[in-house]
Amino acid sequence: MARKTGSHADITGPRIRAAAERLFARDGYAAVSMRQIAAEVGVQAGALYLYTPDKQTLLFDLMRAHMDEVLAAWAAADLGGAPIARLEAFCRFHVGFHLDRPDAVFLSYMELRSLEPENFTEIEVMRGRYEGALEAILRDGQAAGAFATADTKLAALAVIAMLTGVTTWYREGGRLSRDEVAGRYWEMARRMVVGA
Amino acid sequence: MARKTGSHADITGPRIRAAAERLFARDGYAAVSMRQIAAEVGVQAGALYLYTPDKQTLLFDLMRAHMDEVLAAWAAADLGGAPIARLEAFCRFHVGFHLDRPDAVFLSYMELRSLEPENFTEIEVMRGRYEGALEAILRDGQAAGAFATADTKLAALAVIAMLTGVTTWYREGGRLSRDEVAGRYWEMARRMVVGA
DNA sequence: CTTTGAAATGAACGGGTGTTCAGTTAATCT
DNA sequence: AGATTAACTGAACACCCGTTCATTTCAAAG
Repeated sequence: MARKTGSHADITGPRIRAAAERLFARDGYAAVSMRQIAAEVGVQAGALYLYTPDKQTLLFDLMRAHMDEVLAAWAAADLGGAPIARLEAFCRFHVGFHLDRPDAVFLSYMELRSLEPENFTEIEVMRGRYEGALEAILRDGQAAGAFATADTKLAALAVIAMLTGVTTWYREGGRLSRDEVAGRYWEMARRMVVGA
Repeated sequence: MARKTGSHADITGPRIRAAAERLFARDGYAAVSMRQIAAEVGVQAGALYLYTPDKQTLLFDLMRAHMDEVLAAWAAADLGGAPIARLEAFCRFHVGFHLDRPDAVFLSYMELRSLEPENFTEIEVMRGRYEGALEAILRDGQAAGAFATADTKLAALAVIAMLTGVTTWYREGGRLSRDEVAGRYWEMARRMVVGA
């Protein structure tokens, strides 16, 4: 049977993406079948192919959409100003954004290896742009004498790794609010780059 | 045919584990088939079952062996002394150990979700012991007035996440030697917990 | 030289995989 | 009321999965 009540095309598409994101994040791309995704949405597996050409593209589109969103959101959140203020904004943005979209974030750095080479390269470029945004802040601060990082590139990687780690343990309703968590991470990042 | 020259039992076992570790780390547990592992070793898939009861146990044994090794190696490397000295030792140990065993490390924190609940719990306990070792150092240093971490538990997680991040970018023959990398990470960790 | 048994083969098992497509249903348009 | 067509079904395709097992091979023991 089909078209039970009303047109479903603009509902089913997002539902497929949402189900795929959830399942890919939880069990991994290779461990999730198209039939599982379809079952989650309440359709047969064949129906998925009205919305995506294949499984690989479904994954890639999710990751690209996430990276687009990260880059656009940071561009909007970056108000400029002194390097120290921009760094604080970056840290709070990164932690907050990651806590809001745990599945998309987890997916986008766990499933890089599941991307075919061409798709992998495209996502890596976007990821590089995001890391580059932090690196530029650190470079500016270093030039202005506000920071004391021995190795700017390494510091950028270290700060991002530290901040991203929040996704591995944070659970809603824990002892710390989202803002408290972001604040404490910012404090640690500040110490790292400002120096003693 | 079998037993072409000499006895192979004590050779094939380790070779299977090595191949599985490499392939699981590169492509993920779910994406690697028993036939691929067997092909890498140069045997038929059925032969693997002389060395492991099933695929899940093969993964679990690799992860448990790795965690055993980490815990034993740190126990041997921890010479005690002042908290600041122990923290330096921990940072240098962690980075060095991770650079030496990229596959095992990558596997042990990427494939946690591929473990069946019982196996997962066991690995998590071991991981908790390792994180606890760092946390204890931070607690001691805090009590002695040497550190200034607003949140010891959080600081331990942040330091480990930062240090572990080294595996995502370090490649042999890069611009920094292993000791230089370890030194710079230690410097960043020191700033994080000692305070400005 | 025969016997033994560890080590490995290769075929088979039931079941799951991504993907395709002719056919069916029902909301909308004329 | 009838034609159209978007949305979906359900069966089929060829292939791969983890695992089992009777059988074969051959170094070593008696």
